[in-house]
Amino acid sequence: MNIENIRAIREFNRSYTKILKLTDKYHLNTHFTLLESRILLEIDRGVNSANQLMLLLHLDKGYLSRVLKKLTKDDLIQDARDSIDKRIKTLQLTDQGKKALEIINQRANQQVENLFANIPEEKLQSLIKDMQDITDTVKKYSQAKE
Amino acid sequence: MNIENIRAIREFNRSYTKILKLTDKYHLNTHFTLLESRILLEIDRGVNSANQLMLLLHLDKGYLSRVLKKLTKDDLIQDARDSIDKRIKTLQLTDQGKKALEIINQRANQQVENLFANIPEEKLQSLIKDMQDITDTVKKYSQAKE
DNA sequence: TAATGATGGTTGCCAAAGTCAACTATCTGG
DNA sequence: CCAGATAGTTGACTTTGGCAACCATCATTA
Repeated sequence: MNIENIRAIREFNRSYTKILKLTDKYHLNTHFTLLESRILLEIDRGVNSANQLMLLLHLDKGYLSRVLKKLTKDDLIQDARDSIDKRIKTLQLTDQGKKALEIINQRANQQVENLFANIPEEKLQSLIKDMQDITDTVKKYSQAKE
Repeated sequence: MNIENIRAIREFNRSYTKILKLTDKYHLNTHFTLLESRILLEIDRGVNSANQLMLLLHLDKGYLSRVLKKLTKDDLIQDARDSIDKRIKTLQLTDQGKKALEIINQRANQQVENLFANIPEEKLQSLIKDMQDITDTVKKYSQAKE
């Protein structure tokens, strides 16, 4: 692949990462880290055991165990033993965890608003179409295993 | 802004982040951390003082000072006092630093190749154009202070 | 059904990464 | 020259994350 193409893509990766502030420590001006946000989000989406989270987020299980312990202590999640397989801890958000996630989502929405809201409607639609095209095409052609 | 637009954009953010594997600790199979790689890259691009790096990468200056010290000890960068303002340390890559950066760049390029190389040339050109359009437009219209 | 091995999760121990505040040296504007 | 401001350093800490040993439970099979 032509070097200029690679350069352009890497430039996009860098700038878009910066735009989203993905490297900042606290996610979206909340007091949650990016990891904690992701965990709350994934539990809300139905991922409901530590082991699933481990695989999904590629985390060390010891570390994950501690992070979950902290979230439990902060009363954001609660766990119970799976009734069939007692090794498994099932996870769910507490009411407070749901509220926390709502805030995270609001902030994420706000971030998108701040970045995109001033763009003329027609242009915006075309950008969104481009975005879908990018991810669809990459997924379609990528050799990356997963 | 319409909720469906926000959803679509957030979906792009999430999936492109995943594509980049930013949630993984990617060292690109080198013995450098992501931060060290970024620092070498930025110095190579002309960022030539600790303070500039601090602002660009949003780092604590104490921490940055130590990372730079380590890179200096490893003979990847060297510093000198600015001749005009003696508070400022100017930074540059050593020959070894340049070699290290070359390896990092090769690996990063390879990562991009793995994701994009199979895409037909014409399609690829259009995606790259879209990428530029996305960042240019966001930068142009965004309210984000910086 | 007892033994064996696999699996989900916890813990202790450690190193690396990152934060914060106090400090030195230098510069800048009055 | 003095009073801030600025660039960078250092000490003392906390947090993040990795690794391996461990416990409890489950699944397989002789």
